[in-house]
Amino acid sequence: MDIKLTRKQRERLQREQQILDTANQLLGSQGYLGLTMDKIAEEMEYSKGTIYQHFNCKEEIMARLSIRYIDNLQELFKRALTLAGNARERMSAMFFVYALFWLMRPTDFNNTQLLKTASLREKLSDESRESLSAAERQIQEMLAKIAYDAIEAGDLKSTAMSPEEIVLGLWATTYGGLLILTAAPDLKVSNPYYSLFQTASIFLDGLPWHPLSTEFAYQDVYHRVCKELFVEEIASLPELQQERLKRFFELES
Amino acid sequence: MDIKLTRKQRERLQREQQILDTANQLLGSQGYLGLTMDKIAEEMEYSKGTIYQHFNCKEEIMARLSIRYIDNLQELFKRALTLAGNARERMSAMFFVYALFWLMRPTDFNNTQLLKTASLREKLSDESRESLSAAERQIQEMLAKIAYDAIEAGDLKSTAMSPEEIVLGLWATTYGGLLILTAAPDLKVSNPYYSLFQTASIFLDGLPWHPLSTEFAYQDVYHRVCKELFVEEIASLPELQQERLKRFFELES
DNA sequence: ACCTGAACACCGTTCAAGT
DNA sequence: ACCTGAACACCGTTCAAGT
Repeated sequence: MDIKLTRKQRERLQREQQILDTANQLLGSQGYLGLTMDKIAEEMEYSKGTIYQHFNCKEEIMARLSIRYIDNLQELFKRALTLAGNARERMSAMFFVYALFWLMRPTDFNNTQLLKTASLREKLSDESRESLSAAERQIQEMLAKIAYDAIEAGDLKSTAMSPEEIVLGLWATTYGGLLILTAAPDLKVSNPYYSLFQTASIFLDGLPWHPLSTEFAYQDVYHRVCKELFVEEIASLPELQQERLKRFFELES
Repeated sequence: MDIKLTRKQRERLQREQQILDTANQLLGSQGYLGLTMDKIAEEMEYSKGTIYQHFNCKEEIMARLSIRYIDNLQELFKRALTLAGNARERMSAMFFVYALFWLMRPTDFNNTQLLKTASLREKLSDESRESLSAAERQIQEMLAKIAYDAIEAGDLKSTAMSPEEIVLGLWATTYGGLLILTAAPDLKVSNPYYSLFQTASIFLDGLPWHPLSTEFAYQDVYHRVCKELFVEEIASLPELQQERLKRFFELES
């Protein structure tokens, strides 16, 4: 894959990255409504026209950022896949990764959320839309693989729902839950985030996906994921977010 | 509550409604990015300044529309509450209502989705934000009541999750699922919408909330809700949407 | 061939001037 | 007291003119 690039081409790619970084920074500090082509251009000390040679519109920049985000999430998922244990433990580890990544990259999460709305999505090229859903489809397939492993191991019967459907259900629960809770954090629930992951877990019990949560201490897998796989990521989280993560999964120590 | 209003006050209220109706229509035909103060003013044959006497910004208009939408949803939920049957049947009826309403008011669903994003939400007054989450909290409490009924009837033990937590989980699953599916309708699942409601149902089995889906034909409750409570609403749905609704719940006839 | 920045057609928002 | 519409400070997007 190491095609020889001309200096011009390298410079072009580099500037593209610079646009993305600048936009991401702006998105973080000023939000979607604060992201403007003017500000990107000014920050980079280029003219607006130059930015339009890389991206057709503001939303295309956001789409590229979102794809980068989803790809990075996939990498973390992939790492969690190496964890020893039964299939359901590995699936539980995925919840943890999802929550961790949400805390790590709040701006990108918001950005991705915005791109799911019809109005912004309409502005994207067919190509960008396709890349976006392809990135998510890859994750779905990767996670579905875990459920296939469970079927093979005899822990799960494929009667009620297919692996892909199970993944859709889990994803819907955690994604929808995070959205609801960020917008309405005052629901009458003591630890709403924890109850989200419990919903997912009880759903798996209902399938049933063995060993059930009543037969197995899944709490342990969260500890292991913490200590064995994402030490660095967790350490670089702001203090407050570290506390939240622990509370989500009711981790001690 | 019938306070005597002056003609001026009535006219003011009427114009406010007119602004909301015009905005809603614009939102439906042109989406969020197509909704502008100019267009609203032009359509109503008033000046832009007049609109700012009613609403402080564009997002405030959207917030009012969203509250109206959530209130209307609550009315439908309330009607479904009158259905005869056990508590879990009533909760199942709620899924149906949620899906029905999603098909009935796609524009308002999108609008509400947009207002859950941080950037737009920031522009709202504290008051509007509070009204928005109060409306959702009311629904949560109303649905939680069903789970309390189940506990009282001995169908559900309140050990693993509280009624409020159960409602949060169900809501997260259906809401998140609808968002994912509208943005990425090409997932490798034959009937993704149906599998969403199945996820919710299997979660209830996992609790366990009796009678389980393996012991009871919940399919029947969807038919009853259709025929007894929402005949008019379903009839006024476009043909295509009627078909979708049937497919969601795998209804025949 | 690539970059610029002026220009255009809109935005949201404000407010002095009218009725 | 209420409404207007001009004015302002930005937007996204385009493109003729430069280098």
